[in-house]
Amino acid sequence: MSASIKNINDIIHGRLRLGVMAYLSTASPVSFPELLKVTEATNGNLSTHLTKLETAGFIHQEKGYKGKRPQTLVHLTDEGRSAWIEYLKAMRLMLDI
Amino acid sequence: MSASIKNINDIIHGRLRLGVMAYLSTASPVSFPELLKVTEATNGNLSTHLTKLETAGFIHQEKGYKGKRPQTLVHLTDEGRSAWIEYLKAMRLMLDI
DNA sequence: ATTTTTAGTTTGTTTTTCAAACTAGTTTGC
DNA sequence: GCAAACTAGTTTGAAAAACAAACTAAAAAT
Repeated sequence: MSASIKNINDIIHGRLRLGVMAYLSTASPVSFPELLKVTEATNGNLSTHLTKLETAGFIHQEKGYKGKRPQTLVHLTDEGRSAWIEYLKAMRLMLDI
Repeated sequence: MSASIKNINDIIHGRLRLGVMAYLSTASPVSFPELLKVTEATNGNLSTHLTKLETAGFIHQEKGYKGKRPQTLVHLTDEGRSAWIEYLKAMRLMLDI
C-alpha cells in the first residue's frame, strides 16, 4: 500500500513534537526559550515532549549556562535527522505531495 | 510564523484518521470493510475514529444494505474535502515540501 | 440446526496530552 | 540589601485520546 500510515513515526507525528522537529531540522541547536516562542507551547508541555524526543534519541538536551542563567540547548541528533527524513518521505507518500 | 503547528487540524492529524482522510480523498465513498483493510485498524478503533470524523463534519456514514447485509458507506463531505486541502497546505508549509 | 463469518458498537484500560503548580536561581527597583 | 518580579525549567495531577477486547445482531455455510 502506498499510503501506509504504518510508516508514520508516532514520536515525530505528535503535533507539538512535529513543530519542534520541523524547527530543529532547519536550526540546531536552539535554546529552550526560543522553542517556547516558536511552538507557542507552555513550559511544562514543551519540557515533557522534549524528554520524549530525547528518550527516542532524536534530540539531545545540552544543559549549560548563558552567563549565570541556566540554558538548555536542544540539538537534533543524527538519528533524529534520519528519522525526520524518513518521516518526510512517509508523509509525502501518504499525502501524495 | 511560517511553520505554525497551529494550522494543523488535530482532528485530521491523528494517525488513523489521517489514513482515512488520505484514502477518502482519492476514493469516496468507501465501505467500512475496505477502510478496515487499508488502515489495518481494528473494528472498534476504526468505528470510534469514524464517529469523530463524522462529528467534525468531515465524513458522512451512510448506513445501508448490500444485499441483505448491512453496509456502511463512508463519504467525504464537502467540508471534509476543504479541511483536507487546508491540512495539506498547512503540512506543506510546515514540512517545507 | 449449529457453527462460522460479516458488520459493526460499546466499554474499560492504557497512553498521551496538557497546563497549573512548584523549584531554583537571577535581576531589578526602591 | 532585601523584597518583588522575572527567567528557566520540572513535576504532577487531571482531562482527553487511543486502543483492542468483548459484545450485539444478523447472514451464510456446513
